[in-house]
Amino acid sequence: MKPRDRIPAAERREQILDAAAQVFGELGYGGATTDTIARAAGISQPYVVRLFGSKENLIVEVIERTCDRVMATFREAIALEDDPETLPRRIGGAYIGLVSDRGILLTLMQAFGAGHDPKIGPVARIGLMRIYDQLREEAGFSAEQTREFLAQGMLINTLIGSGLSAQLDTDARVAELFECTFQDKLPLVRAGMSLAAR
Amino acid sequence: MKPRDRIPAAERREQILDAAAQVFGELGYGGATTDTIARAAGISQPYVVRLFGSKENLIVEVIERTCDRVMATFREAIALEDDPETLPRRIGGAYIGLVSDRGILLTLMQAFGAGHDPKIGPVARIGLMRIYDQLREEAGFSAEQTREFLAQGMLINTLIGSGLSAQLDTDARVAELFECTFQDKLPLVRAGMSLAAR
DNA sequence: GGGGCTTGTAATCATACGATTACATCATCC
DNA sequence: GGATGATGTAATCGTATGATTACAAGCCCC
Repeated sequence: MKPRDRIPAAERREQILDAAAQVFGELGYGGATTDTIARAAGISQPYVVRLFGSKENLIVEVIERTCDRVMATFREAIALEDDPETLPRRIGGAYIGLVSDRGILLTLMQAFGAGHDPKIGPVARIGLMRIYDQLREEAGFSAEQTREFLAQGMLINTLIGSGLSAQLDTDARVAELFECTFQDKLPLVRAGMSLAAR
Repeated sequence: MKPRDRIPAAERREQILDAAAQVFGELGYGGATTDTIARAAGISQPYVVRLFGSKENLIVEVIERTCDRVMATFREAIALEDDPETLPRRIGGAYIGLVSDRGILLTLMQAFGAGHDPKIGPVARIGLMRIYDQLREEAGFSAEQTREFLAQGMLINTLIGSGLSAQLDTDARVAELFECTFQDKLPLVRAGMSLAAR
């Protein structure tokens, strides 16, 4: 037995939540195991279960935290912008910036795909509508602007989640789709891609 | 033992593929079990495994068939349309028409979210790009039109997959988002909703 | 310096699930 | 009419996995 450095539980929870976002994003709720998450966080499997009670509780917290982070990112972009004309592009760029943390977008995608689950579904729905509200009210988007924005976000999630970015340099159609979708933010995607290849 | 009516294997495979699309769509790859699929198809679990070799093979076939169906639907819409002006709306309407079979859209979503998987990922990517090609070439969409169309499709998948449609009549914000997204096709969503409530 | 709280692991359990095997039933051909 | 192949199930196996338990080791306060 080699007990790791002892760390306050609150901090350890944060580490686990970070690791879990990655793992849930990659493997989905069913595919991810508490042991995989534990290894990614550098601790033992039972400790993960003890700190969160259950795998289900864990992903609920992961989803809530993910939504919080997305909203915080948007809030920043809204705050430092005063021209309502360019605000959509600014917030969109902020969202694309989140690809650098693969876990965030992929976790969102998995969450929305688990709408059937009695525990996960409600959390995902509340998170999505909280983001919708923020765009409508804080950002001042119209309903149509918000729909357009969310649609673009879901496409981004799909492109990243499907792993197509790996074919960015070998498939011209993929390149076309990505250039059209990410435009000047495309370098961010490439950066996130090489980062994820570890 | 109560052997069901004996049915040719080819036909039984179709039944299983239909059932599997529903179950995989609802529960995801990890959450779905071969037994659940078997029960949905009205047969025993071992027979599912025998007819497809493995759960992994099964979902691969489900994804391929789902993409085929989407493309066939689009092809129909393209064929009976001669005005390139209204073609995007026509194809979009055709896609929304697919919500009546919940399994199709949800399976697509699960497939794209499993891009990491060494077996499922490639199939999902090929399917997505086949659809992209069809829109670009057969439908004659520009890259930008195609991006817009796919984004809208992914939003639709998300809205249906997250289960938000159940709150259509109780949450004004949800109603706003759905009206903006589906417009005159909204009744189709309601119909699909009540259909899924069984 | 020791009692008690916190942080952590090893060992183990119970179960769910995909897969395999062996067997049953029916149709068809000769 | 019985051999053969196709269609199907019951029983079972091996393993992965979430959870539980028991225990170890540091920290802190008095």
